[in-house]
Amino acid sequence: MRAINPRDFNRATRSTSRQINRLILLNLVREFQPISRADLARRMAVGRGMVTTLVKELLAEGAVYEGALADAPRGRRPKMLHVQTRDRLVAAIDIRFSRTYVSLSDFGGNQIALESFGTVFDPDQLLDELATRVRRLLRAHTAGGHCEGIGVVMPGMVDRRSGRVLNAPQLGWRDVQVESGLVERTGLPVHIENSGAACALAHMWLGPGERGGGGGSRIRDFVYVTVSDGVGTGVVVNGELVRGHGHTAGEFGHIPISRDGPRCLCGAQGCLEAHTSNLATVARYLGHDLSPAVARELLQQSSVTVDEVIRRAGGGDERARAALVETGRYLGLGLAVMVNTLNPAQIFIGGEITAAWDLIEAPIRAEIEGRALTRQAAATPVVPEPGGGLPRLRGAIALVAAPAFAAPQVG
Amino acid sequence: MRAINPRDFNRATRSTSRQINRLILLNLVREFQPISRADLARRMAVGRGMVTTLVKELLAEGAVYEGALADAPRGRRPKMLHVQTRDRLVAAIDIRFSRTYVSLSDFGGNQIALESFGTVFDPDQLLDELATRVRRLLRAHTAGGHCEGIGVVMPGMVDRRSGRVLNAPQLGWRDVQVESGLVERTGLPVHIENSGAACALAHMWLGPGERGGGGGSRIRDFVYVTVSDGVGTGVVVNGELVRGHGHTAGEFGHIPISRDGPRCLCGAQGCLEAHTSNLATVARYLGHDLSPAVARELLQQSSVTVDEVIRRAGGGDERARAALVETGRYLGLGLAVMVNTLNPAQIFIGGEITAAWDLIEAPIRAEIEGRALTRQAAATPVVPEPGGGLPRLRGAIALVAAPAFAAPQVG
DNA sequence: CTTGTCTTGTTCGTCCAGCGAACTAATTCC
DNA sequence: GGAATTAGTTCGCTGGACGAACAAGACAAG
Repeated sequence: MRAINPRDFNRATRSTSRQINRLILLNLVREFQPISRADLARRMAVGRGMVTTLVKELLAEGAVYEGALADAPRGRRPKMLHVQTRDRLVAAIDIRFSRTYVSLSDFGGNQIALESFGTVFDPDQLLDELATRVRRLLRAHTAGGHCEGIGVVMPGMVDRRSGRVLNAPQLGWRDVQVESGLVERTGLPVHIENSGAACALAHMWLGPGERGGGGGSRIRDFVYVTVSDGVGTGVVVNGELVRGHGHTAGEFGHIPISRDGPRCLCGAQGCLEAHTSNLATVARYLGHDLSPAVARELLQQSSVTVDEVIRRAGGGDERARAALVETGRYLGLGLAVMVNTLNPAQIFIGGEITAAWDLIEAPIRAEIEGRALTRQAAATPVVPEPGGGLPRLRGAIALVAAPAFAAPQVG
Repeated sequence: MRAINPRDFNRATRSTSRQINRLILLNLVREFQPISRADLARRMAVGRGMVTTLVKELLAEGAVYEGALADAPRGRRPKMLHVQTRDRLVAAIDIRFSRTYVSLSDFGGNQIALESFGTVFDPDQLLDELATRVRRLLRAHTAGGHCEGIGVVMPGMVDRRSGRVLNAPQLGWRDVQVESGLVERTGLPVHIENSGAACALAHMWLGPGERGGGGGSRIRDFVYVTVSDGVGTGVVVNGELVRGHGHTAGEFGHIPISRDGPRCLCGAQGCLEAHTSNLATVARYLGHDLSPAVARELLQQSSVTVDEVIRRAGGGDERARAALVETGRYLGLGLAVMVNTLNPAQIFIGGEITAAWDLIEAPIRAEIEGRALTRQAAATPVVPEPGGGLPRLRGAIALVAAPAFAAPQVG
């Protein structure tokens, strides 16, 4: 139940109904492709006549295409419809602390090309580099179709409306105009988003895991948690991404887990991130206190990584096992907060730590079950995401592809 | 950006545009009343002809009424329009541990009658009592207009779609059908909701504070926190109430603040509620540990209440002051979680503790500022709500009144 | 008092788009 | 080959947005 803002609303015009129904039709094709006009009419509960005209429009725009005739037990064979994904390209960019990834994909999330390079910290230089690489990729694969836009995923806080990076501590960026900078250099529409939020968007619009094509998740409330150098989260509530008033929502990484815990890079004490990030796990294994100084040192000269800790735990190193279990316990506390405050249908976990799922699952579940308020909440599924497939790049694709399928806002 | 669910969507029909525009018009009248047809046409950017027909329909339904002619510097004097609030009544019910309140109000939130009685814990008996009281109130004030429905606010978890109380520990209720029980007894439409959520709804739809009539809050992201026997929260994100997958969202009262803190009534340790509820404050003042046993004792034989602690603090009792400041500090930790995870535009605080605002404001702000990730988030306004005006009853009214003004969901 | 001007509110013709019925096309079963 | 069945198109009808013309007040200038 949304309130209508009397100072900024969307009135219905003559063509509003058409827009709505065309989008519904497009989404039906996306979900059930290949599908015939007659089936669409049945699913929409309209006459076949209307479907004919709607499809004619979508065909003219290149949003869908007609495939082969399907077999039918009786009667005329239907001509199947598909959404046009191959001809519509997306340049996806994932900027991380160490490396930056650039991929070219189609609207269905299928990767066509992927390259990466060491991240340059000067914004102008980085944007130049990105623009050249995107142009080069497009020239090389321009036969594949037309590029609909660039999706950029950033580690940090992003005001997606103005296209600015508000604060990206890992890169040392503050108030950097990324969107218009890339628009000027490439002439393509640019969408920019925080990485946690983008991973959640990928889930919503492209669905979990690897499979290309089809539809996203039908879950209306979920949280996506990445445990990596930091702890990032993307939150979807009522079927919409939570961005917050100042675009800094979803920072579950910095909720207080203990009042006098280890000091966090953000300056506070006892943050979830300070207890559960890869660095925290490594520090715990090494017996260090996780002070910001230690953290920076670990980041730079990474003699022991989490992957290494997980490997040693698998090899029977009891101290490694204990460190990981402890991380699981604290992570469970953090997830319990999500369960009680947002009551999501599911929680997805990504990051290197998922390789130790057999060790951390039990403590995670125990903490959630000890703190959830209903049996249903206690049973909230926590599912690890396979590390491959680059979920952040998928998020960048979703940034560009989603608007073409999103429900219009009326009222 | 909402995704269209291909298995459950709202198609546009012939009358969809009309529905949308009628609702927008109604909301414009609600916001800017008294307002003329010509003004409405300008605000909606449509011809006056369309406004004429839309208003004719709303007049016929009794949703708006024509008031006096207004003065105009030049030209024909406009006939002003108002939303019909006086003739449309709402029975609002607030069920609490100690007492149950029943009020009769109009659609604008103006109270016509209010009564209360000691809460009966047997569901059937309570529903009988409520039905008789509602019927009696309606007979006495039936001249005022037609009753549009009953809004019920409960301390506990509520599945508003099925109308059941899932779990109300204070009343000892589990899986109780309240809605259909009241519908059978009164023949009126019944809406039921958790009390924290309802307070947030009241803010959204009736606006803060006392004033009747007009519109709600324009804030799209906020949290409403009540600190009382327990700690309840209502969360609004993207302009919509957060209910969660199993209707148990918004339970910030049970986020872990410390891993080895006092035991909470919910069974876990170190919950926000266990640190900051009225009972926790009293127990802290008395030097007790807040075990469930102590809590029950304090609830029943309330020799010292929070109000008393606040009074003594005002009178110079240093231990009382310290206990309240400590409550403020823990409360600040809890609010910091909300700031970092939801990034609300504002946080509203209700409950008895607001009487000690001068003592608790500083520690609350300090904790938030120490943990917020941006300067804007650190400055998130935390505003105490005046205890009077019965915010929960206003929430019950909003439950009934809001659907008449809510934006339709399309796509 | 009349006329002109300006604003409000209504009426009416036009056209877009949903909706149903009739019609054509293609295929299987008898 | 014809009946039955399903897919897809065409066409007339009607609700509703949209714009223009028109009636109803109100004030000011002459």
